[in-house]
Amino acid sequence: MRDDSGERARGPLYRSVAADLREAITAGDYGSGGRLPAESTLAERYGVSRGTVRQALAALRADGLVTSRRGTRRVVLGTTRVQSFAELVSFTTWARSVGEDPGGRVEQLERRAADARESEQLRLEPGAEVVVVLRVRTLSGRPVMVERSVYPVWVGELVARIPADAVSHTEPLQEQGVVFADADHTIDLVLADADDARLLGCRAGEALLRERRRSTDPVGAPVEWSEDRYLPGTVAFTVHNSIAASALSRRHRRPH
Amino acid sequence: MRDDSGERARGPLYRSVAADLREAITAGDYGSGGRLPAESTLAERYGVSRGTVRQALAALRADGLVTSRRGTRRVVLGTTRVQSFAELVSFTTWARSVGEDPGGRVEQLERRAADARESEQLRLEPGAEVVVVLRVRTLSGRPVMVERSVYPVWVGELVARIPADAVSHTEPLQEQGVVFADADHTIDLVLADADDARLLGCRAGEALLRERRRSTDPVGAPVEWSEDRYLPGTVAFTVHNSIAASALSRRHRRPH
DNA sequence: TAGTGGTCTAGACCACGGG
DNA sequence: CCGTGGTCTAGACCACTAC
Repeated sequence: MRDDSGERARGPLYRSVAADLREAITAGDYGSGGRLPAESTLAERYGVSRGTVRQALAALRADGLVTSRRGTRRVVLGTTRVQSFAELVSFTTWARSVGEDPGGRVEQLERRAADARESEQLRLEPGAEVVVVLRVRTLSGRPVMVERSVYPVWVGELVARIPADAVSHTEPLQEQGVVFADADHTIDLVLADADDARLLGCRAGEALLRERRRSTDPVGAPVEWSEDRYLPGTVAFTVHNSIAASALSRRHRRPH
Repeated sequence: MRDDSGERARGPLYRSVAADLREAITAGDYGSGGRLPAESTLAERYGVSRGTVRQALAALRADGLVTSRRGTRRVVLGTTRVQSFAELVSFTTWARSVGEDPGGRVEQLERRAADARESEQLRLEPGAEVVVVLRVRTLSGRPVMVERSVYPVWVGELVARIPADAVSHTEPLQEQGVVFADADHTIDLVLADADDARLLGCRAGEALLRERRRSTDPVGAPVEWSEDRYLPGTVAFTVHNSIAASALSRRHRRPH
């Protein structure tokens, strides 16, 4: 109902419905383990068709908020807030969303020919130029992560114009039309090298949590390939998946 | 077209369409970076409505195989095989799918009252009984992971009947009607304790990659809460997410 | 058996991309 | 401008759950 009376007019209808339901769920209106109203009931309540309600519910399902099973009403799984794509790709957006004060400083920026791995990840011809950025990320001034990002030159030129102590790189990039639409992440463990140790204030050889990420724009063109190394105990990565839609997988590494 | 002529008749129509498209994509029919036919074209080709085609394409989108953008045809992102939900929850299924020889041995199995954290994770009343299993997992006889699983008794009783050296626990459980439908994973880093060191053959205090996982059945009832600790260099976790459907998130840990 | 979600259809209009 | 995917509707039938 909050649809015609509410201010949440912009954008698709099903998003408004999803947002409203999400709010109700996280507010505990249905309780954890409780049942949602039937699709037909919701359709009537919001004054939309059942298809639109289903589209909204599919979003909640993908976020792991509700189950769905033929024959019974949907069950509320959890009441946890789920992070958005933006919060995931951008350290800055994420940090702010958890009430932390993010910072960053570019330690090194160079333009050079891509090595084999880089050109493969960014889908460039071998030897094409890339811009490589080494950056420390902080929370409340405390270093927590070292970020090594590689960009194709058309993105890298934009990055190079950003002040070295800018909090966010993603935001100015987006303002200039660089759109992050998809990302592949690989999470594992790595030992700190001399740079890591110096920048993070830990010992060389200490274990760090590593996230490697390749982001692509809506056309599928890679816009960034980044390797982030976190101090232990500062972050954990969480994933939800279901028999309906899975995104996570293990990857094997052969010894040596 | 392979629809009416094919043998892939069982199940929803859109799955057949998705499977066929997936096959064509991984076979390279459209090339990496190529364009898919328009939805209307596919609808005509398969003799289904546009809605059904969209349902199939949504599945490919969720798997990170194709992009989609208003105004242009869908772009093929990658031709990589995507792992199934089963491969994700089950070490055994995963290991086999990458051509490794999985093994396992139960080191300890006890039935006792749940502590606070356990009863919360499994949504049991405080003090309810649980079954706790400590197990080493191997690849080709080499220990790579220590698994600490906590089950509600109704599942734990089934687990207790499985031979100590059984390769898989998930498979017998599924045969007896325990269904894993959803899972939440948290990935971070932890230091090996004395048990880990003994069972994995590493030093105590060495960093391990930790995956904590809570699995629920289709009704949303928790069936397992497990903490897996991997030797460094044996696995990496990969996640795909997009602006359309995200499942991964960071989680912050306040110092101390 | 009644209610529910899962699937499928046939049509409509719109917003965006690219020629 | 046209073709494309994004959104939405109204209705239909089925498979399954719970009573």
